[in-house]
Amino acid sequence: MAGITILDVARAAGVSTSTVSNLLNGRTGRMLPETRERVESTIRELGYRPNRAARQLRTGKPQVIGLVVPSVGNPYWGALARYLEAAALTEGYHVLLCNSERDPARERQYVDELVSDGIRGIVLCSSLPSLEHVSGLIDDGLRLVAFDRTAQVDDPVGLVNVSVDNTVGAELMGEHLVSLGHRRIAFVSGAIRSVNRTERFEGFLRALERAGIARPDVVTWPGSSSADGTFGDVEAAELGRVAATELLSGPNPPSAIFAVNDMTAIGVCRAVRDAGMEVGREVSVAGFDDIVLAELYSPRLTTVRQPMKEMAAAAFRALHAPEQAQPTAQATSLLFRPELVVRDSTAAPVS
Amino acid sequence: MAGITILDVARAAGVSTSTVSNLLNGRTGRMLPETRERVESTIRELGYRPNRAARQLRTGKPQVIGLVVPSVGNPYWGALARYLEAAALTEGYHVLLCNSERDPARERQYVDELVSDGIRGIVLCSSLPSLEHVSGLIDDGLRLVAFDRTAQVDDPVGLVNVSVDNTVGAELMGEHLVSLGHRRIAFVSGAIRSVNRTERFEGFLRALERAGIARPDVVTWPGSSSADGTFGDVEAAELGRVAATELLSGPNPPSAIFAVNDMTAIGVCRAVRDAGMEVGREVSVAGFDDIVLAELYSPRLTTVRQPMKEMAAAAFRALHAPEQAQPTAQATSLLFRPELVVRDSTAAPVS
DNA sequence: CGACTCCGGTGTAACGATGCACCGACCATA
DNA sequence: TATGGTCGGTGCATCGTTACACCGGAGTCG
Repeated sequence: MAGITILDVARAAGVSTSTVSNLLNGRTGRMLPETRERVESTIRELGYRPNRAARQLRTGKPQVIGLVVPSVGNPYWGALARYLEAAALTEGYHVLLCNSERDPARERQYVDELVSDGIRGIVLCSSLPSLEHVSGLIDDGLRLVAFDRTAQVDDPVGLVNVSVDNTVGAELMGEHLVSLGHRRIAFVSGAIRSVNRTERFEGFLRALERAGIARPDVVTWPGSSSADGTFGDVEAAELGRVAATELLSGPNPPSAIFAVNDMTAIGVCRAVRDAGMEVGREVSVAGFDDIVLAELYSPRLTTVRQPMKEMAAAAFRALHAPEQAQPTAQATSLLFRPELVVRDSTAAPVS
Repeated sequence: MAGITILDVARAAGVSTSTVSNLLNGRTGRMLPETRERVESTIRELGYRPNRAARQLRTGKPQVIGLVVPSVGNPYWGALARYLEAAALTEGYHVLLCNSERDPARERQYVDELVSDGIRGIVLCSSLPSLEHVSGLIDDGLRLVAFDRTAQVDDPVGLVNVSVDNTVGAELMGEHLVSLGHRRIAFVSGAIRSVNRTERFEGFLRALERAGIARPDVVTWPGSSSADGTFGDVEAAELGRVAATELLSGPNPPSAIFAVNDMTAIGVCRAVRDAGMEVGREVSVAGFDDIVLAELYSPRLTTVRQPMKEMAAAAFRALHAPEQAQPTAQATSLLFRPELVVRDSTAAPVS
């Protein structure tokens, strides 16, 4: 089965394997149009499909890209995986899935493994702040896209970052809450170690400053980095719950809470309800990411949408684009415009 | 980079490539222990990793399994993908991800493509009731696991089905609702076309019959099979919402609603709330699957858990297990025991 | 007319790993 | 001393594709 080789095609079409190969690889200028058509129809009739292994062995470049995510069990990464695979498919590429479980060692091992399997393009969703350890691989020709991460000064040359503009997104949300009339707004996050958390926090602060509001409550939580077999999602939600409980029982509780992501926001919602209040009335809650859950949750969550489909497509393009003459000396950053999605979890404060 | 070949190892260790290859493939009995150790340490020192493409070209068997799911954007499939990848990793296998988007044509195309790429093991999460179209491939040696599906009479020989015991799970839930005191219980589902929906419905009915309760309300919905770019999840939730709205506004509304899966249950919850009632008080709502959302939702959803991790591991084992002498003439079915998870969305009916 | 240049191809040596078919040395047996 | 059997390896053809090197014939130019 599936045993039709390029030789079978060549024989059936009365040409050499070289000609078939040339056609397959777009070097079509070297043959008569009629020859070309004859070969093409032979390929179709025989149902020939090139053998990827042989092709890779020869060229060293498999038609596969790697995707390293913390866990596809998390709907955010699941969505990325889905759209990235769709984008890859349009060019005949496949996606190899790797779950790092947020373990830096595993993450590194996956990348090494993929590289030594000959894979030349990887989308890496790293939990590591620094990507220095891959700069050697990039120098050796690996195409590396860091997803959900913006460029840093010490980024390896050649690295492409794909991310939503966290600062703008958080600003949008800050403005939204302010425009509803909120004046005491808290920001809830796990430890602000990662780049995008920092950016979200800063964007948020900027919006408040512009509105002449004093520095808001900020609750961050150390957050255990345990990978205990859960997706980490439940953990994020729990963090939101604990933080919000503390805030609401404090002396001067906020009328709105902006969580660093949707999972945390969901935890916040639970705390609000546990405190006997209604989300979207007594307390407004906002998230970030717009994962599927956000629309399904009750109340439907006001959040900031990341254009996942476009971001995934861009990530693939960056991997697949033809080699460019030395790219900008600095690492590239592809920033996408976030979109405010107002649903039911935010409203004007009760006066 | 990564340019170390088996020849480099052989030269450095002072043996032939055959000996290295023998060692690599477990034919260790053919050499002196000291030779073996020398080669092993050389491999380690040089950081040699066998080239998968070359190995596959020679053996025809890549160290890769294929996973075809409707969409990894759906947390249920995301969880499967995660655990399957973890299981595969333990044996050095990688997972190639394919999203069929519930399109039968795409599903078929993916399988054909994987097969002609030489892949010998596929986990298929088909939306098709019949799997006849793959029986030819199975006869040709493809290992095929159908996930979330129980054996059918016309299944191709050699097919392995992995699924939770839907009947038992639904029975468990039926008993739970009855034991709480519910007497009018509705079952909400999309069109009961698929096998597991039928089984869930039957298990549910059985529990009610045993309790001497008359045939409950059943609401099914045709359900558009559109793949409009959503994950289908939102659609499932919407279905639950519409169905529950109708039930609750009817003449003799149920005190409990059992939805065919968690997504639908979430839609039901929304309808209940929209009707001005509280889930877990006026109306009990139950789901099936225990996706991450179930625990995060508000109220936390009572549901039936599928032991995903074990099921994924079993699926991989079925693909990877050594060829057995002609397996049972009939297709195999691996049924897993579901577990009732009682949370906050179900309670005794208000009297 | 001889030297060039295109055109439309073809021949073939790799790519790296595998595993069957060998092979020489040594030992036991008859 | 001939025969045969292990042991501990090695030699090499092979998998399907690619792309560089080459080639014969026709046309062009001076």
